[in-house]
Order: sequence, then structure tokens, then C-alpha cells
Amino acid sequence: MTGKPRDGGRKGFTDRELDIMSVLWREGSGTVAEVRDALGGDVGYTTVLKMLQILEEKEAVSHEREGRAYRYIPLVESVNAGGRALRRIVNKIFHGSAEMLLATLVEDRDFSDEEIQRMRSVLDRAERRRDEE
Amino acid sequence: MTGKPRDGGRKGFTDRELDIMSVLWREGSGTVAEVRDALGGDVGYTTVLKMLQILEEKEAVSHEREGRAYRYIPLVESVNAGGRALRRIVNKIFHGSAEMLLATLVEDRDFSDEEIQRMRSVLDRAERRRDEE
DNA sequence: CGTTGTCAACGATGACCTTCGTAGCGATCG
DNA sequence: CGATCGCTACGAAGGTCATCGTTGACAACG
Repeated sequence: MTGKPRDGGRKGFTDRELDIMSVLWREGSGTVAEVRDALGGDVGYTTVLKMLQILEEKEAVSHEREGRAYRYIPLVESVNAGGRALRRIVNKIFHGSAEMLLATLVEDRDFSDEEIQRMRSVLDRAERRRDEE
Repeated sequence: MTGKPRDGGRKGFTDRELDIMSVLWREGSGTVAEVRDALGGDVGYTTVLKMLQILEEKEAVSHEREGRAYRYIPLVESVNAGGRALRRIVNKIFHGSAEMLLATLVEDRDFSDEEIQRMRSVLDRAERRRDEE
């Protein structure tokens, strides 16, 4: 009857936590009020504050004083969080097949030619990187 | 002080739930004992049963009798769950950029030439699908 | 027929998530 | 100066998650 241990660091974000991290990644940093505004203002001020304090306890963000308020700064990088999340999905849902993942992604949404071209370039770069070593 | 409502259907899976759904997707179906074995046997029988009952309550699986036991069958398809999870990630972490997502994916792991070729084919198909309509 | 083993149902437990109410503190306004 | 405002700190409330103990059925073994 243990429940899960508090994630002292490293794993994943819950929905609300991800909402908040998303704002910080996009803006670079944010005070409580700024984050709350970016979320549309439909959550209470103290709720956002509490989430930020919990995220700090998990070492996902830190803060520095700015006037009377705190400015919160992400410590975890979005690319790292994204890599973890993608690994989880490709393993648990697509049985390790990146091809199936990509197929699901492109079928899910209509991408422009430019987007598809850029994705192709990503694959080209990956291949070139492979070849030259 | 509300907490989140129990997800009566549709959204996402928690870690353990995903472990279990992953087994059912891979095997097609499973009894409690089969799922438990597939997970490595390091969780209690009643834990697995309970999770399956919760998943059934969420309408992610159903069951039919098989001898004295129940056989659980996934109702949610992996591709749908994958699509939802990918949308969440691309929006919240990669700010809507599928290119960034793909770049993170291919940098995270070393793919073989065959895998990269297959991913390229996925993009080709997507483009062809776009052109012919 | 009693013991043993497999199985589903139920309830409890402990940790966490998300939401706020309330309080305290300093600055600003009137 | 007193009221108010913006801010952080504290803690509680109600819900989920993940785990399992216990119970009761039922069948198979000896």
C-alpha cells in the first residue's frame, strides 16, 4: 500500500505541471502573475504559486527575487523532457517503432509541404551524421 | 480544493496503466495472471487486477469469462492513445513544431539506415496523399 | 472430505495532485 | 495613520494512483 514516491527529480510532469513548464519554456521565465496570465487566468493565483513551489521542490525550476516578487526560471530543458516523453511513448505505445510514431504524427495532422520538407531535412542530417564517423 | 475529476473516459494513461495497456496492445488480450507475468511479476496479483478494473471503469478495456478467469481486451486502440499523447507533447513541449519533435527523436537514439529510410517513406506517403486531392 | 491453489471482490493505506482559504508582510494611497 | 493591494507562506480539502491484505468462491488433489 505504498503509492508512488514523490518524484524528487527526473521523471515526468503531470498535466498541470506541464502547462506551467510550457509557459516557462516558451517565455524563458515568469513570475506567478505572468504564468497565471499566460494560462488564461482560469486558475487561482495561489494555485499557480503552489505548483511552482512544488516544481521547485522537484528541481524543475528555481527562482530569483525581482522587486517584491519571485521570477521563476526553468532548470529542466524542454528537449530533455521531450526526449523522455517520446521514449516513453515509442516504447510503451508503438513498441519501439519510430516509424509508427512518425506515421501516427503525420496522419494526425495535415502538415504543409514546408513542414514535411523540414522533417525530411532532419532525417538527412541524421543520416549524414551517421555516415561521417 | 477540488483535485481532478476521475477520468471517466478519453484522456490519457498514468504510468502503470500504460504498462498494462502496453501488454494488452502487444498481446491482443490477457488474463490477470498473463498481464502480471508480462510485467515481470514484480507487482502483486491484486494490484494488476485492480488496475484492470479501473481501466474497465474508464472504458479502456472490457472483459469476457474464460474458464474461471477473466480475459481482458483493450477497447482503446494504441494508435488513438498515441495520437493523443503526441499532440500533447508537440503542443506543450515543442510549441507545435513537429520538426523539433522529430529532431529530438532522432538525436535521442541512433537509428539504422533502414529505419531512417522507412521514416522517409512515411513522409513521402504523407506528401503524396496531400498532392492527390 | 479436508486441504490447497486460483481467482474476483472489497476495502484500506500512504503518497501525490490540484485547488484554494487564510494569514502575514511590506509598500502605496488617501 | 489606516485601509488596501500584491505577494509569499502554510496548510487543508477532496480527489487520484498504486499497492496490497483479506475474504469468499470454487475446483482439484489426496
